[in-house]
Amino acid sequence: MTDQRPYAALLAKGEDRRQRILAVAQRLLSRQGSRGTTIVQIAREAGVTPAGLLHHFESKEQLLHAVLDARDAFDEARADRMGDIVEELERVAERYREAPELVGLFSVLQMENIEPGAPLHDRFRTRYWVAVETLAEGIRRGQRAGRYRTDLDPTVKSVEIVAFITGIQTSWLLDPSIPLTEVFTEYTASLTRQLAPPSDTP
Amino acid sequence: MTDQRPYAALLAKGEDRRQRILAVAQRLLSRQGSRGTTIVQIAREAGVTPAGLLHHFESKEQLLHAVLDARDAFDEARADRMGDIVEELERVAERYREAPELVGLFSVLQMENIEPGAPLHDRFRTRYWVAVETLAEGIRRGQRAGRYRTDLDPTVKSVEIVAFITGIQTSWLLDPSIPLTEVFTEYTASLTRQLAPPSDTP
DNA sequence: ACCAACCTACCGAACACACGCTAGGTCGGT
DNA sequence: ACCGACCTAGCGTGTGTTCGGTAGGTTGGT
Repeated sequence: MTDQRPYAALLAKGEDRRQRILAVAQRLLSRQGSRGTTIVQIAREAGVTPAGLLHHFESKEQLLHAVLDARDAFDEARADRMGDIVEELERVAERYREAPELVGLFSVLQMENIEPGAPLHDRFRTRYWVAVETLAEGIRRGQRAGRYRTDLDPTVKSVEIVAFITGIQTSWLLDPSIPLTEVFTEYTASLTRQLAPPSDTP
Repeated sequence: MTDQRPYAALLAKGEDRRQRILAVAQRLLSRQGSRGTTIVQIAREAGVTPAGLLHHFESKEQLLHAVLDARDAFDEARADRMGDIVEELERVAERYREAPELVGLFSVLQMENIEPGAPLHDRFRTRYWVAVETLAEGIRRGQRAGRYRTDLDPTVKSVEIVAFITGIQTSWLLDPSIPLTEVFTEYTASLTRQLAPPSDTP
């Protein structure tokens, strides 16, 4: 467990501070966006000066990428053990309340980078299609297994589902008092009805 | 038709320029948001200097409100003659392509004002609930008329629909090549199936 | 055990720049 | 003469970033 690199203790301390900055940055960025958050603000809440922050991240944009990379890694780790998409969808609502500070990050930053040519535009666009394709593949799997009906386009349905999730996130961020669980159960229930093969209608 | 006010021609010219600024501002704001758009940029594209712009709008924030007011008035005029909500929903997709520059405005600015305490937070939150309530009232009307089944909560369903519209807007802004019409027809079709009373299943 | 060389973490001060906005003025129509 | 439309010039502030420096832990040689 002991680190054998040179200057191990020093580097460990730096890494610790680095993680703290990352955490603060994530929290602030997910509410105020990139343009609404200053390096000064992040540095202050992390207990460092702006110059100290830039010792760990060479620029604001690079810090932004680092935050997104951390989240991407976190999500990927969970995406591997994905089961039935409908069951998965039902669990999304829980995660909102368990970790509210994680929720807005992508939605907020994505909105700031809608314009083609925006610094993170391409990153978010490919991320979007990865999400859609992952979902579509889940549907196709269900279709091949005979659990889902085959007369609907997986991609089209996936675009719809991603849109719903994005939208409900925005709504919830704007006003956390919306009936989140009810809406989710309603939607997943209607999804199940649509996906179920027409054979079993007693 | 002729204006009898004093300085009529002058005022008309000013009003003209004012409208042009408003149009440019709307276009830019709907892609880059408020923080991503400077009055210098708006002024330049409208053919005025920043000072000239501030002659018509006393501050950047006031210009923002003016843009939003204009759009609100436009939307209200259309909301009055609203018919069946499903039919209405089908027409949304057309409007995206007819007037793409109108689309992102609210979504983008809303995202910038998610944080409670943001300058336009309250405005967007009440606007959100107005949208939900309008939709819910449309559902209730259909229920009373016997066209819709009565065993689903109008508010819950409305929150879902608003989420879908918000999300599909975001998706379309990020990548206009998504199968917009297909997704819309799919969703509205599934809505009709859900709303239809269980009597007619031949 | 000691020491010089080295490295990492971090700060204080300053820089260049862009932003929103103001003050004062010019021009032309009424 | 008056008024509205507009411009030029500039001010104050906040931003991201750079530069030079300090403190102190770490290393390898003697």
